[in-house]
This record gives sequence, structure tokens and C-alpha cells, in this order.
Amino acid sequence: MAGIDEVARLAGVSTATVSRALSGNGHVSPGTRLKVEAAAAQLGYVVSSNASSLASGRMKNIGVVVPFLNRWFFSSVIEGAQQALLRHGYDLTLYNLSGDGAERHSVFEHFLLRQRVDAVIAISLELTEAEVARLHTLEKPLVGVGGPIPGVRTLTIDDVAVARLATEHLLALGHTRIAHIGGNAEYDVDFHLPTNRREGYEAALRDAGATRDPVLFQSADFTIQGGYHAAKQLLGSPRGRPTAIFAASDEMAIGSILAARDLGLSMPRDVSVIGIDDHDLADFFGLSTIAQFPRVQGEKAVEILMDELHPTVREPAPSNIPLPFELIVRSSTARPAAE
Amino acid sequence: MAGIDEVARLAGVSTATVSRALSGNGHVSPGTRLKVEAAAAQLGYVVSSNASSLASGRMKNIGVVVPFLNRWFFSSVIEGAQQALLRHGYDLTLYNLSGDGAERHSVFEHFLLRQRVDAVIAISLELTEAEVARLHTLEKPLVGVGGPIPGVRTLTIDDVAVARLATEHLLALGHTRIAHIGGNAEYDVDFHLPTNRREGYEAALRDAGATRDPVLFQSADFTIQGGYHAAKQLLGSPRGRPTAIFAASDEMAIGSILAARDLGLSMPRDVSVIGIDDHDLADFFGLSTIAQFPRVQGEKAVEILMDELHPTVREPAPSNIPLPFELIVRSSTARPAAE
DNA sequence: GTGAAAGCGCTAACAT
DNA sequence: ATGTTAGCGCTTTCAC
Repeated sequence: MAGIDEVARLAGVSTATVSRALSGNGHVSPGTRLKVEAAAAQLGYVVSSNASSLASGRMKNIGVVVPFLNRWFFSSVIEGAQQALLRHGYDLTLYNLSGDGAERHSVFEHFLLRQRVDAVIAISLELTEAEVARLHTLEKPLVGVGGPIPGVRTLTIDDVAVARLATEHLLALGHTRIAHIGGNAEYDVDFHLPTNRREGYEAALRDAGATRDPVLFQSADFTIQGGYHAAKQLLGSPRGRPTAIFAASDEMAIGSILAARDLGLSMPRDVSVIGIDDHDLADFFGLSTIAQFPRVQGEKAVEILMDELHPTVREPAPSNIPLPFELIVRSSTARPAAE
Repeated sequence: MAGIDEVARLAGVSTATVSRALSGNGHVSPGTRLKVEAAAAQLGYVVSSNASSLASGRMKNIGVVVPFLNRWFFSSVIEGAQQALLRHGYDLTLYNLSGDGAERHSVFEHFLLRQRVDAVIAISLELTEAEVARLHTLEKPLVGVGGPIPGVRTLTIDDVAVARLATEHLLALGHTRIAHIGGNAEYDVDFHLPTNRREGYEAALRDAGATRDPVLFQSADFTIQGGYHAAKQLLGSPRGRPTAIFAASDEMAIGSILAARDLGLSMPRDVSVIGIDDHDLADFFGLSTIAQFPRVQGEKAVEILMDELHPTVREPAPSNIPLPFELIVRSSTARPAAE
């Protein structure tokens, strides 16, 4: 590995100039810059990030903390963030908390503190006050994605509005008995999202004067399997079967579609189903849904951090940015069959 | 942020002793160690990884390169690797190559070279000679997972044997017209796995004297959607419809199950289906499969690298380790219906 | 616009 | 077993 002084010697300049030319910090004449770049290329020189970081205090690395990896939403956000970071020359260090609590503790008390990241993106994670405080003492910018963290800048769709929109779509089609599959309490510890979505659903029903019945709510764990079992309960009910199901995620909605099928109910004739996400599989299942755009959320999180890390004249981004969402109507929703 | 000298002062020892006590390198008396640990804890001291890396040459960080993130296999391997790394005090820096070629190039020519990682894990990635060479000049250990890389230590199941086992399961049940859904050529550029699996299938048929018919092969892209479309072609065939389908992945097998359902075929009476993976959803769909254990593969990859990075008296692990796999019979496979 | 030189915070010889 | 000290390879004042 060639070092900076070899490049300097080959280019006939000082190491300081090489540093300036390659990093873009400070002024270098165009001619010199070219010479330096040529020398660097010839030697295959790449800065040592450690030396650079130690001297400058910039890590060119950001930490991403997620509760799971194998869920469409999380991996999509990460993909978006990764791509944006690569463009900025940043690395992405991943902390997956899916293990036990000890793991989580060591990530916050140890890993994130060793000066390896310039900033942290927390995805759908309800951080404790202690955790937020720990991060704050480091003076590391922190941005949340998906589910608001109190006191922290967060990128999140308006879950209440999204749920309301989904429910209103069903109401507008003429449904009156609309069931909801939401998250369970356990889930809500980490993300408030289940509660928010349920609120939007309730509000839409209330405004429309539609049936509000505790029997029409089932909780599940955001998986296809969970959605399947919940929908079976809902649709198997001997009387007052709902004509439509609004699931808080596409995966649960897909489970509902499969459950309806197994019960011999046809969709959308006997039951309409709508989800949230626009999951990769939504189109395949003909699932109507409210699309959110997790890749874009990941990219946006990165842009916010870049703005903060490299202060320019631009004004800072606003604190709680509402994200775009969009109703996508496919074949899983229709008017209820005439009685 | 407290520095090492503050800890040294508080503990009443030299910085060298603090370094030794905290890192475990070199001998420190138990009493001193305790004092140092107490002082460090009191000050909330965490080493600066940059300073440490710069001085020692150890990064305590390993790079993981993947072609996709939102596939069960990849995210599972990463989860396994992440957990093992955390235990060893290592960070995991993720490089997702799902973008364009330029991205891939910059990862290999720039990101991996800036001395940020001690080693690299490449998941299901067919590296070019140039890429392997680049990594070799860095003298960074490299281990592949899932799909052999020539000249590189690789963790991989024996794809031929796995495919053979799946096929033999169907043969033993009495099936004679067994179709295969494998990968397409495009896919094979990155992983040889499709070819290997097809070979195992062919070999099993040949040995059993069963029907080998090009009509019984369809290629797909390893997704549920892809498997669905491929299975429709296979099962919709007006004559010579296969009685069983062996799909090269569980996701494609699940697609096949859905396709059979949509065609009004019952499973396993009209058609048996078997996959490879033991995907999270396999149990839900009653899918018989050959389980592989990606989390374990990720962990094992880490252990190999740790052995290499911290040489002990133990002999090095063998070069191409065959991994465990296991036939799991659920409800998707059965004897073909009597004619 | 460019160079000289002082660190960045730690580790690893080398002493003792 | 512990202390002293010379770097690790860069960035960044401060001069010019």
C-alpha cells in the first residue's frame, strides 16, 4: 500500500498538497490537482481511513441500527441508505439488534461509542431515553426512520393519515363492516406505529358513522403467518363477518388473502383486503395498498445527515418531515357484494 | 470523551498499562486490571477505534459484500455473521452491490481498500479474478458463503447433493415425471448454484431411470412470482403434466404451490412440491424442503476469519467446508395419486 | 497556492 | 508486571 508521501514525491509536491488535492479541502491549483490525481492513480493510492479519521475527526462512516433484517421494510430502507452513502463516499456499519437485550446494550454502550461513526440512523426503533442521551453526549447526529422517536428528528409517514386513507378507500366503496389487523401490544413497545394506524382506522370509521366493534380488531405480528391466523378468526366469525379487512402491513394483508382463499371466500367479491407498504409481493397478489417508499426514506435520512455533517449555507431540513404515501388500487378491493 | 491518559491518571498507572488491561494483550496483575477497569467505567471511557487501529493495524471490523439484501438467504447469513461478530467485538460494514456496476467497481477499488476492514465475507457473489486479486494484494482474508469462488475459501452446501436428495425424495415416493424450476442463465453468472442444483436433479433422474425431458425444466429468478409463472407453464401443459416439482429455492416452491392452487390442482394429491432452504414461510405453506442453515453459515464464516486473524495453536480450518443440510418432509410431498 | 511541522489517541517495542 | 517513548499515516494550522 502506497502512502501519501510516496504520492507527494511522485507528484513533486508536499503531503499537505496531496491531502488537499485529494480531499477537496483547501485550495489547490488545477494543474497541481491533476498531477496529484495522476500520481495517486498510478500508485493505486487510497487514503487510510484510520489515519485520516484520527487526524480530522471525520469517520466517513455512519451506523445503522435495525431491529430486524429480514423484513422487507428494513432491508429496503437500508438499501436506500447504502446507495446514498456510497455516493457520498461513506461506509455503512450495520447493527442488527434482533438478538437478546444484552446485544442491544453492548451496541449502545460500547460499539457506537468508539468513535467509528459520524452519525446514526435508527430504523423503526423506539430508543430509550438513556440510549438517546448516550448518543447525544457523543454529539452524533441521529435520525430515526419509521416511527417517531421523542426528541429526535424522524422520517416517518403519517401513520394516522395512512390508515385513515386505507379505511376511507373501503368506506367509499360501500363497506360498513371493516375489520382491522394491527400490531400487538408487545410490538408497540418498539414502534408506536400499530397504535397510530389503529387510530386512523377508528377515526375514519367514526367520521363515517360505520360499525365500530371490538370484534373487528385482531392483533398480529406483522408477518404473513400472523395475518393469516388473524384473518381466519375475523372471517370465520359465524355472524357479522366483515366485508373488508384493513391490515396494518402488506405481509399481514397477504396472509389475509390466503386465509380468505382457504375459507373458500372469493376476493374481492366476498371480502376486500387492503394493506400498507406496497411490498414486493403486493402486485403479485393483486393487493390494494398504501405505498410508502422505504428506499427513498433511507436515501432521505442520509441526505439529512450529510447536510448536518457538511454544513452549507442551506437552511437545515425541518425537524419532522412527513413522507409521501399513495393509495394503489389493485384487485383486492371492490364494492361489497349486494346482499 | 475521556481519553486513555485520563484513565491512566485516575487508575494511577501508565497509559500502556491501561491499554494492556483493557485490550487483554500483555500481562497485567489482577489488581491493576481491576483498578483500570473501574477507572474506565467511571469515566465512561471507550477506546477510539481509529487511534487504536492506526497504532495496531487491527480494524476490528469486517466487510460483508452481498448482491441483495431483501432476500431471506442473504439477510439470514448477515444476521448470523453480525451476531458472531458482535461477540468478538467486531463491527460489520455492509456493502450492498444491488445497484449498478459502477457501484460494484467503487466498492472494490475504493471502499474495501481504505484499510477499514480486517477481512471480507462475500455472500453468493461470483467475484472476478481482478476483484479477488485486488483483495489478495491487500492481504485481507476473504471467505465466501454460498456458491464457491475459485481460489477462495468458501462455505457452501453441496448443491449437487442437496438437489439430488430433494429429487430422490420425490422418486422414492413413486414420482416419475418430476419437473425442475431452476435459475436462469443470467443468474448463473453470479452464482453457479443453479447449474449445480440442476445437475443434482439430472443425476438423480438418470440413476433412477426416470423421465428426463427438457419440457420438465423451467427457469426463474428465485422469487415467488418467478416460481409461480414457471409452475403455471409446467402444470398447465396439456399432456405429460409433471406429478411433482422440485424448485431450486423455497420462494420458487411457494410460487409453485400458489400456481397449483390457482389451477385447481390439489397438493399433494395432484402435484407434490419440494424446495430448498427452509425459508421462514416454508412451515406455513407446509412445504417439504431441504433445510440449509444460513445463520449458521454466517457464524461459521466469522469463526473462520477469527481463527485466521488471531492465530492460535489450533490447526487452520479446512479449505472447502461442506455444510449440513437436512430433508424436512411436510405436507407438500406425497405419493402421486393412483392413475 | 503551497510547504513545514505539530499533533490526532492509541499500541508495542524496549527498558526496568 | 509496569513505565517510557517512538511512531501509526494522515490533516491542519501557521508561515510564506
